[in-house]
Amino acid sequence: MARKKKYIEEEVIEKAMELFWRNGYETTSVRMLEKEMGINQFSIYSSFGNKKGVFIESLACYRGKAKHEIINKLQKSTDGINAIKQYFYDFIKFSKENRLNKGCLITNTVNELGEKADQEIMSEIVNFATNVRGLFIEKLELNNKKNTETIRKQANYLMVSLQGLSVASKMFDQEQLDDFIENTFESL
Amino acid sequence: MARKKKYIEEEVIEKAMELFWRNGYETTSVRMLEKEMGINQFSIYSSFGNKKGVFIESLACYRGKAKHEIINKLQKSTDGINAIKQYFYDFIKFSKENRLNKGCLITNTVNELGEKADQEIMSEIVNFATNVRGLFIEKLELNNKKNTETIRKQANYLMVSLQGLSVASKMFDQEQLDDFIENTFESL
DNA sequence: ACCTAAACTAAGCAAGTGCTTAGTATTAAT
DNA sequence: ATTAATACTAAGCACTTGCTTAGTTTAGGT
Repeated sequence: MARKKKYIEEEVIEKAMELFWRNGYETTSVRMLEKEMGINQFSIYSSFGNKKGVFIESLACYRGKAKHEIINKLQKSTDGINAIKQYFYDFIKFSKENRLNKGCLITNTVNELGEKADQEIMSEIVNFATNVRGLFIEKLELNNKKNTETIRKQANYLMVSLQGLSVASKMFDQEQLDDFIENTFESL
Repeated sequence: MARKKKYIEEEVIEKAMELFWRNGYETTSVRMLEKEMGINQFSIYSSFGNKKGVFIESLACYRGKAKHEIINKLQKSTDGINAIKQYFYDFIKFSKENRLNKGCLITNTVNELGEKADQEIMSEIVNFATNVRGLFIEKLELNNKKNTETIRKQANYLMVSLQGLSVASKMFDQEQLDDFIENTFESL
């Protein structure tokens, strides 16, 4: 009865996500999204409601991409703390695009919107962070008989460290990042 | 011969800085600056040239404020690594405004503008970072006979950690931040 | 072939962006 | 009191913002 869409929502969202990842939320305009996604504003609004809708889908897309490219590997590994360390190195590669580090989209968003972030956005962020922290805890439990309290603290430590790595990767060179990662895991 | 200014540039810049600190660069409009600084756009442009000019002066103002409120204390301290640890705790207080953590203006800027930041802005950032790293090195040298290479690595480690703290302070609670700081200094 | 529901195009909306400028007020030296 | 240099006010510039809408095209069920 009705005409078919000329685009696949998952495909155009991936392109939107890349744009948000490079530019941030506020600095990315709907006109830029139009060009990058290759569809008209009408299509954007009819598929995703508004700019925030596009962003929320982009966050979900980022979660999927991160899961596929680096998180699944962490999940599968039985190498304990070393698996987490490897995840840190994997993250740097993951966030790099032609020698430009884009950081982590989630961290970028926290830093840009902070506590004034909309509730739906916030829930995506918390969702993502909880997932990663859970895996860190899982891997920390593999190594030795640390008590739950120590593991909890170390997981918090690693979460903050990862955010530092995200920001720092935008300015620091590889050597400095290596220094950071090596030192981070020295005490664990 | 000529009329006097009704405002003091240092005073209005401090207000601009607070706004940029809360909102970021791009999201802060000249109209918002007008209101916050309490002067007309004409005055803003005649005193600082353009929006970027206001921002650069704001960065300098931030540097001064940070120096006065937390960096000088670090500089004076002879407590080695503990002085740096105290600096981390001081930073959290420094960045807090009515229970809202604004992070570090420098880190916020790096995260927002990344490598595409204008050269003058970049130079303020590098200037600031170099200063802090220098102090970290100074304090690390106090403690024990570490070789230069180790100290350099540890300074890099601390610089990235501090950026993590800046971002994380926007979302994490005090307990998690404490876990992070305590763990950070455990290996040093 | 006709109809209808949805997808498209492109123009347009009010409001906001960084910045400028014409006109007026204030200062201090003459 | 006149002059000239600067500071101020407020209106306005062209452009961009997120979003809408009128008009057209495309699809499948009848």
